[in-house]
Amino acid sequence: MAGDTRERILDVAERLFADSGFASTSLRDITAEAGVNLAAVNYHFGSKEALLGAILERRIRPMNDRRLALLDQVEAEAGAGAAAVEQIVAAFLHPAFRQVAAMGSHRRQLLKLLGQLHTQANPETRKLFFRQFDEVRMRFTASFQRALPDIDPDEVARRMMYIVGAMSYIMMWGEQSGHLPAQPPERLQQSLIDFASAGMAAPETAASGIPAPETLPAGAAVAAQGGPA
Amino acid sequence: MAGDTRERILDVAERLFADSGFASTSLRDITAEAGVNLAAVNYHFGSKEALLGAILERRIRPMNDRRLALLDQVEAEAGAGAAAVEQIVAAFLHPAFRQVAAMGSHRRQLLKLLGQLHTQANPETRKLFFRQFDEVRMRFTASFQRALPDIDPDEVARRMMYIVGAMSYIMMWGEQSGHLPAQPPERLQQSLIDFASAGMAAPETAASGIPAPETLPAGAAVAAQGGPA
DNA sequence: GTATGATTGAAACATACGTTTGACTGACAA
DNA sequence: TTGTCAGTCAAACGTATGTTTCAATCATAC
Repeated sequence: MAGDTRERILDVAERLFADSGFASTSLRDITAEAGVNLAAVNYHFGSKEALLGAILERRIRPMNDRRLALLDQVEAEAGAGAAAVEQIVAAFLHPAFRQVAAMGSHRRQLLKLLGQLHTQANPETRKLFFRQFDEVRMRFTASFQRALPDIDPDEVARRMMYIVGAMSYIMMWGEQSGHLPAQPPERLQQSLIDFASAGMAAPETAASGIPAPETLPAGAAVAAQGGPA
Repeated sequence: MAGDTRERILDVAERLFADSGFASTSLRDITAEAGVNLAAVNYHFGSKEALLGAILERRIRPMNDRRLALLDQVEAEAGAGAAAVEQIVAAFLHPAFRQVAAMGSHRRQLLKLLGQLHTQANPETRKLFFRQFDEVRMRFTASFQRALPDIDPDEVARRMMYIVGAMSYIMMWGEQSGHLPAQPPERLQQSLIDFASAGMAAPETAASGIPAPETLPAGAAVAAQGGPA
């Protein structure tokens, strides 16, 4: 039962943090469910915040390493030319789906935790892991820009973020929030690849074409400015 | 100074909840910054949880009402035929951008709060507001399905969620996390409309085309399965 | 067998939290 | 003037929190 306590804490804390949030989950919740002593967390990790760091390190680093490795492979196969947009998208999405699938019933937890990183956790923990993801994001953005020389590079960078957002959202809430039928992971992954690839390669528009607020029906215009609901 | 205290609490709480999370923000933080007495929150709202509910009600209900009104308008203009995908996308996105823009320097706060709703807040508060959003999502999904009769309706529903995810992410982190140049809101909105419309109308793929995990370079395969980082 | 170092255990610590209380204030009506 | 009532205030309540302490336990090496 050597590293057993440490691993049990990591597993339970990962699930509870993801389900209830970092601040709302107490060390007593974690240690009780893990069947370990309360002091074990501070003994093995130093603090609650450091426990969160260890959880993230365990899951996210391998996923991002894998993303970069796949991107290397895709670009190597493309040789001197630019890689296909779909291949780049797939290299980015596949490790995430693989990670989520590997976590079995845990599922969304990894990404729920990531989402919480933005608002919870102190700035140091936050910066630490976003620096790591920024490297991934920038390498993929550069690869997309090579594949799409006719699109404004800034626009490509924005679209990269749209893809990140779509992926995060579907993984967090795909099964739960929507009335969507459960899908095998490969099918969901292909669906997102289709969507993201088409969006990334979409032609740019300059004009607006957005319905002006003034053209709203009268009732809606009233409701839209914050009545007592 | 009648409703003044109540409004000041709402304004400050909205910002602090969004910045630091619901659980991490204490009523003492809020009341101190708002310059009101600690007991004022429980007097005016009943509880901390109810304060969160009031904040969400104030912002989200008008935005969703506006979305539905714009969709009505777009569908009315289309008459018997199906509305254009881009028009439906715009009807969904425009109220959100408008809301965010109207909040001036607050910006992302509304959507940060929404993101937190998923993990923070008790189930009642959560259900209350997701029921409301579900109506919006289902009406837009139905409209998209009419506009895209050749695409599997479930696939359209999934793509609707991708759009929600892309929108949420860019609004939360567009200026901050990315190295993107600051954009005027209309330009960012048009960018997202381009992306979302193309993704929504993308042709479906059945085959896989995803690089198999086994084809990874050796070093990456090792790193991918959770070494000590 | 015994010393050693890592781990676990029960209990306590100090603090921060959401909420409640009860006195007090000021405006307005009778 | 008196009574009423919504609103504010300082203070306290009970509880839950992360962390620390120090004795007990365990495996291992001598």
